Amino acid sequence: MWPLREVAVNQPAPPIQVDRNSPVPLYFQVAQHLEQQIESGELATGSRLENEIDLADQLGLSRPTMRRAIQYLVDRGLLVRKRGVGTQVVHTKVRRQVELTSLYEDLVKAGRDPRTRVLSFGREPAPATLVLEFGLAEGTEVYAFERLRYADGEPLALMRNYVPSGLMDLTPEDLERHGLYNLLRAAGVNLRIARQSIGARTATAAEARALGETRGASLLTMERVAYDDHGRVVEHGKHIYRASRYSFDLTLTGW
Amino acid sequence: MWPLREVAVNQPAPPIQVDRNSPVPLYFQVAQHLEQQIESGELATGSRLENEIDLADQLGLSRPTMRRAIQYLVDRGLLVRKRGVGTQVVHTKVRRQVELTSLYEDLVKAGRDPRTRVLSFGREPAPATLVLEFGLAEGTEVYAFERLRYADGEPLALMRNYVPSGLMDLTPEDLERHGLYNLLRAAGVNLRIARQSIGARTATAAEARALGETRGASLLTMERVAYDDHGRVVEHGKHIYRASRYSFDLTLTGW
DNA sequence: GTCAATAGTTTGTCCTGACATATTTACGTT
DNA sequence: AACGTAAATATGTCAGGACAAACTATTGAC
Repeated sequence: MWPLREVAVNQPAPPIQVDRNSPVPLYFQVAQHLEQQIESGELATGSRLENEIDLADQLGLSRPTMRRAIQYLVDRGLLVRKRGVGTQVVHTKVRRQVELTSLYEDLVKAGRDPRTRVLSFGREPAPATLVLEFGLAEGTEVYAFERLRYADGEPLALMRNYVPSGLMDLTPEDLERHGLYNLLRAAGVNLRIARQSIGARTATAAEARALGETRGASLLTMERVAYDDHGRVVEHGKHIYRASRYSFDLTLTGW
Repeated sequence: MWPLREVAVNQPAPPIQVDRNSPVPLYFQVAQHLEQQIESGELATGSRLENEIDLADQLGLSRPTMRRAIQYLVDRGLLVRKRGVGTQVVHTKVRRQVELTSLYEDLVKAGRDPRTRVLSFGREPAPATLVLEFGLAEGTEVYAFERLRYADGEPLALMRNYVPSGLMDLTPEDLERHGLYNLLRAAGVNLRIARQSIGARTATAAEARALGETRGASLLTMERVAYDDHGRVVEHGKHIYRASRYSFDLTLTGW
């Protein structure tokens, strides 16, 4: 299971060079180089790295700096370490992080030509459920809006959202042109964490009509609250998706 | 947004004590103490910590150790740091990590009295889809089994799974008594990452009968592949849940 | 030949010390 | 009074060294 020594160790000296005058931290330069070598296959899947001390010597760095570079890649799941044994490149299949993105960005990435129609838009006091369930300050004014999201010209999702109006200025035009999360980021909001609940139910007549489904079709439902890095509620959404055209893909990591 | 200094700084000396004879690393002891103080409200939401150097002095630790303790909590989202400013406790609502758990554990935690009935169990060569889609080595023998999961005496989910037989010994009795992920962990498998796809569809007649739903009811579907820390495929599952009784709750973190 | 003790390798933890950089606060000049 | 500059403050990065603990492989005893 753990490869033999002679077989596993790669090139005697990985040709990494660090630039001490760069503003980029040394540990990060090393981490990037290593990541690139892993990604390019230069450091093969399953192969063992040389030990920290030798690597540090070869690059003219201290061991703590080398360790930090390696730790960074361990945290991102590219390397595995075992005390008394060594550091090994993880199988390629096990990459990628959990990301906090929105439907709009996902669709753009997938080249699915997203369009948005704003069905309703307004400002109002935050509804009681938001205050009670998610700890929004009482009396906060929020934008409330409803959007229909299309992909490749076909309706895909019906989205109802609340956003505290103190965070940013928002217009229906903004929402037609950009994804909500991009707008939040552009306003300087640092999304840090979001709680989602994903379920399913059958469509009501009105929902079926809006989404172009038949009555009684299965829908994916998603309710989400997002917080910024100070713990303020930044967004609340209740979305429904056509199950025939959408599914949630996610990557979970455990210790 | 960032609280004033005089207001924010808490007790002059948090009464933390570390045990240098404990096998638990010092940085971890400190992190746990701090976490407990935050959880108990002793360190209030939004309050600022003293600076690293003073804290280290007060505990008789070096700055790197203190930093590591703080960094641990920053990574877990309990603290926020800003260079030149300080370290602040994040709002209470923004806790909790993504966890790699199984339905069984979740139900136990919720006190829902989980039961499992094994509908079928066998060993067979890995099906072609597993080899092609998820990179399982060709010719691998796998356990293939089907389980019906009950909560509080009511059927909740129908689960079809594959597990490479080389990983562990598995019997239907094991599966009736424990969750799959607990069994894997007990066999020394380190779950590291899982890819899930969550969708919805209407129940077939057979599925509806097994789950006690009416025909045409909405079901939540989940397909998952889990990998261990060496990148080996450890488990594949295709599950269906009664949408009327189950939803996926998840927490996403972004940078 | 088998098993237990031992030596060697590698990562884990912790220390002291130094300088860099971002941010806020205070001061002094205009 | 307003503005730009400097000082104070806090975290970020890096070095070099020491010892501990886990794991592997070898050696030695029976």
